[in-house]
Amino acid sequence: MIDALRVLDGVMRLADLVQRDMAEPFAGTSLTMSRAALLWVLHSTGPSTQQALATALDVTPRNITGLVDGLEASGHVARAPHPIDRRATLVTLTDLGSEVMQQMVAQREHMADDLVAELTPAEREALSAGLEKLADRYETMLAAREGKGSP
Amino acid sequence: MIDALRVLDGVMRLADLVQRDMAEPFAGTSLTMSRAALLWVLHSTGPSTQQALATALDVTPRNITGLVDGLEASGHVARAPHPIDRRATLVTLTDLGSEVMQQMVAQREHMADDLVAELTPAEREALSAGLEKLADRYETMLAAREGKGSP
DNA sequence: TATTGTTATACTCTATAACTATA
DNA sequence: TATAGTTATAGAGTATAACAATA
Repeated sequence: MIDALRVLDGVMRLADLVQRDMAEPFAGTSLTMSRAALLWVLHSTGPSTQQALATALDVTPRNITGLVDGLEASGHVARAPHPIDRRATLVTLTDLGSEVMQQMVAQREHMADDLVAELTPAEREALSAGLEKLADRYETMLAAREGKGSP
Repeated sequence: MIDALRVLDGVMRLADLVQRDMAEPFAGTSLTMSRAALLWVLHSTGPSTQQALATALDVTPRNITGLVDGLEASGHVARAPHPIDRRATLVTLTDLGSEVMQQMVAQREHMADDLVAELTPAEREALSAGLEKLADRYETMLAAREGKGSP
């Protein structure tokens, strides 16, 4: 099944490129990939408790404390008291944080256009569908493994 | 260009899955992703100097020192004197290291088969070709950015 | 003089465990 | 009693800079 390995190689190579692509833009900035991921969640879902962030990013609450500390120091987010639960804190994007996120969204769109610039509409359609199928299958496999590995 | 974003989303999602897929199997082991990546280079290219490893993995020589220290302690690799250059050390896979790599290769093949199990040969072909095109394009974009960003 | 690997130092991400304040 | 966040502690990955041995 040489076919299969060729597909997997393509996926791996692409995954590697994506990773390097996402790490680079922040070089020199105070933004790291983990912190940018947190900003992305805030941008997508709005002000969130640290618990919610921990769940969304699949890390421990302690880890969120550190990330929010960093982002607060750099002025990208602010901590506010939760309106009804005095144990919790609401993390919100500051103006700077919102600006940065808008830039990231724009850059992402630009990147997406660039990426498929040389593909015909039919090719894009086929690729989109194929990627989706592959990701669905992959997700199923990972879920099955988790259920088996650590029940 | 909603098309473009759909393709990029598929790529991102897949990249994320790959990352989680690669991180999980080592949980509980002394093998981490970075160390496994080093083993992979050794398996692919044979005994290497630490300089060569640093270049292959795109990290600093200092970083390699740490990774090799860990892998030496866990018995996966061994340091040997370089036959002609007495400054350098040759890092080689031990028997244990080779065994682990053979398991990883087998597991990877199995995974690849699973991943494309529900695709027709034509779909596989289309997907392989599309992924390759996308990765090539991506690589070109990253190279262009590097040339412009930090000359 | 240039290269190979190491020690020294520092920062980020990550985790577990114990603790405080609130529900 | 359970939950939200923090302090304490620890390990891995990563980087820069200075240094020793060798080329």
